[in-house]
Amino acid sequence: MRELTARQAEILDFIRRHLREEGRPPTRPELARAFELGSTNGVQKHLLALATKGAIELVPNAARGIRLLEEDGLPLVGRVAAGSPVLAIENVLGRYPVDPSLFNPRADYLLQVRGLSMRDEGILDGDWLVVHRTREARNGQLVVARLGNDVTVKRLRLRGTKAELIPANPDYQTLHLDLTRDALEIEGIGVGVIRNLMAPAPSAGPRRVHRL
Amino acid sequence: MRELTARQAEILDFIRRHLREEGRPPTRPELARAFELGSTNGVQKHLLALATKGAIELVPNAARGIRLLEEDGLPLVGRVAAGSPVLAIENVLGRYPVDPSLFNPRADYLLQVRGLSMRDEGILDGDWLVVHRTREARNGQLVVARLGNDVTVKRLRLRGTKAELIPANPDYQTLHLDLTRDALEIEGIGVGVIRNLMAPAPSAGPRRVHRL
DNA sequence: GCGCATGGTGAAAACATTATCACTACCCCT
DNA sequence: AGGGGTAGTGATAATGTTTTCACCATGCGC
Repeated sequence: MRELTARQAEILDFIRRHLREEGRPPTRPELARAFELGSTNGVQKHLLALATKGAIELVPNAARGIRLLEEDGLPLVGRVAAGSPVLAIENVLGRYPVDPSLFNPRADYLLQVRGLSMRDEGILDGDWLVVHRTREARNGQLVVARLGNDVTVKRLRLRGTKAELIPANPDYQTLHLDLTRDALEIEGIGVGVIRNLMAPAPSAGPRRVHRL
Repeated sequence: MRELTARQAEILDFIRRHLREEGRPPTRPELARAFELGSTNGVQKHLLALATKGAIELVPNAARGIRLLEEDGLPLVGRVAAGSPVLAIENVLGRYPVDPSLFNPRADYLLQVRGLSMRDEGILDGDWLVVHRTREARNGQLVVARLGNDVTVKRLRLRGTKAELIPANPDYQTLHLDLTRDALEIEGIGVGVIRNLMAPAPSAGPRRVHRL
């Protein structure tokens, strides 16, 4: 999908909103009114531009025949390949119909959690961590952090120039960072957890986490 | 919403499907074709019936002006009042946009979990248990069970005529039932868990579950 | 046997909507 | 200086869609 102009993005946004609030796409006259255009042809041109750029599909001879071509659902990110951006295509296992507005701040993607480092906060192997994408995190938040080539989920503690990444499992080590020397790259903050109880855990058998 | 006839339910279902698959409501001719009716007026009558029964709203003079009036989202059930059905209105805290098809079998409602009886399976106080409504459960499944006037979440173990409801926390007791004498009423099985990390736990403070 | 809701056909008028033509203007790039 | 994408107005033909008319048939309760 080629880059949209500011005007085109405005119009696409209006179509999205109309669809959500009215339950049907807008007509060309409705769009013209909304943008105070005197001619429906101005709208038609924009729609054709949006269609050739792949943002929408125009159904011929059908009233309100505007279809959004956006991928829906949030991407589920699996193991993050070394050095690649979290949302790189090779890391995305699929898209799932999770409503971003169910969480606060808004959910941007899902991260499949590996290991039991957050077990005592009820985040288990295979769980989906719901992540809000941001570069900044506050003291005490659950963060998705990049350490070298790896991505980990831990709780963040900030004390002046020092930072700690604290697991919720005594079997795992707290990571101590000196922000004057080490780079702490935040990929996002955890805003929720989703677990599918009937999907078998990736390892094997029913996932029963017995206390040791 | 008054009861629908079989024919009306069929048509409502088609509208739902058309909306999901095409992204816009059907027109009357489209409905007539789908049901092999020779006249759009047959459709119009059905739509008027659906509208007076409160299933849809008809927007006058608008192409495809059919709006579904169904409540969307799954109901979140809070504390279950003694003796009342789980989904009774007084137990429902609200509706949330959770896609039922994200879970398997299909999700029917959300149950706000109280207490830490399933802590070691990563189900914490305040978590939403995603429940599939059924009266039958198999050995080993996580069940929502009614015991007298209370509703609890436990893992079910069936051994012949005996049944056990097993918590995942050594501080709680396993319930032993004799199916020849005690009634075991299953309200549903747990198919998923959803946790909102940024909503403060109902009790107080950040929900950190320290091991004892 | 009557009224009433349901489930239809057939047709036509009125209106909503799409599609296309001609023309203008601005900006950016080569 | 010219070509191409963007952003418009104005108008009209063709088609899609809603709405309403008249009429018929069945099943149900009373």
